[in-house]
Amino acid sequence: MSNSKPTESELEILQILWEHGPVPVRFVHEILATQKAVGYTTTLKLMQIMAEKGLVNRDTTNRTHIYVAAISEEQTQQQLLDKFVEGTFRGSAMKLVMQALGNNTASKEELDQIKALIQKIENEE
Amino acid sequence: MSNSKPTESELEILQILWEHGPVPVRFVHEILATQKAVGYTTTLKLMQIMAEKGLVNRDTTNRTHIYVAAISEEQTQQQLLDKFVEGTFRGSAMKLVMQALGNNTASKEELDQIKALIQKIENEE
DNA sequence: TTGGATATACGAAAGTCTTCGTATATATTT
DNA sequence: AAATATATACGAAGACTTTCGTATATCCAA
Repeated sequence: MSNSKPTESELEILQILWEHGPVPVRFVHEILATQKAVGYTTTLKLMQIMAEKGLVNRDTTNRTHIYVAAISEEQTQQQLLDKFVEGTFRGSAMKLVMQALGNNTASKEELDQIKALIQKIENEE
Repeated sequence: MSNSKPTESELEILQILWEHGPVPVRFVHEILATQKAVGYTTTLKLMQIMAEKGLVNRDTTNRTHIYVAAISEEQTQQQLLDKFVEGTFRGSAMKLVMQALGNNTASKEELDQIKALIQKIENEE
């Protein structure tokens, strides 16, 4: 389990790796390039650094290296969420939830999901 | 309204300013120093930079300058929240809510609050 | 009134992140 | 086989953040 927190750019790359599984640098870069102007070697360098940090693994058997995320999306989200709640909402996850709920259009299905989750939490006590 | 996003260190200082209103650098520093090892001039410099950026305002009438946050806590939280949801949860605020709810001990009162909020949202449609 | 404590200003070093040019090796195409 | 395309490696510049030492001014107490 990696402990290092991904930077913003690294997170963008992780998102792509999480969604598309093991892929070459070129693949990641082409998606990234649709989101922002960036050179190929920039993407490459970032991914090399991520490999050093242990954020990704790579298969260097062939000339074209294949990269895959080394940390799970859920684990990373939870880790970043904890830090974010601490830093921005002074540790109050509920304050965050209230703000997120209040300022975003939630569909009926999503609200039902949340109600169900609350139900479940209440029953567990 | 300031547009620049506070860095992590700047956010720590803003937290203190939000909680304690207009205070001198020394005051901020002493709270900060309980949280991490940091020199006085470091805190001072940061707050000076924040003044330049427009994140804080200061009264320089007297020798001891008095600082106050120039951006509201709510506005900043919302701004950071939006960015965070986008970057970490690919724009799905509901996914974030679910994860925050699922992994933190919420009191009965807090859950009631959330239920009330959901109720309110449902009635508005 | 003089020495010590405390204030801001300033500059610059150190760390991190991001970016990309260039070198070199390997594959592919003509 | 030669020219072209494409891959990784490497180094380093530029931007931003964080840190603190030093200079200078002001206040306060003995």
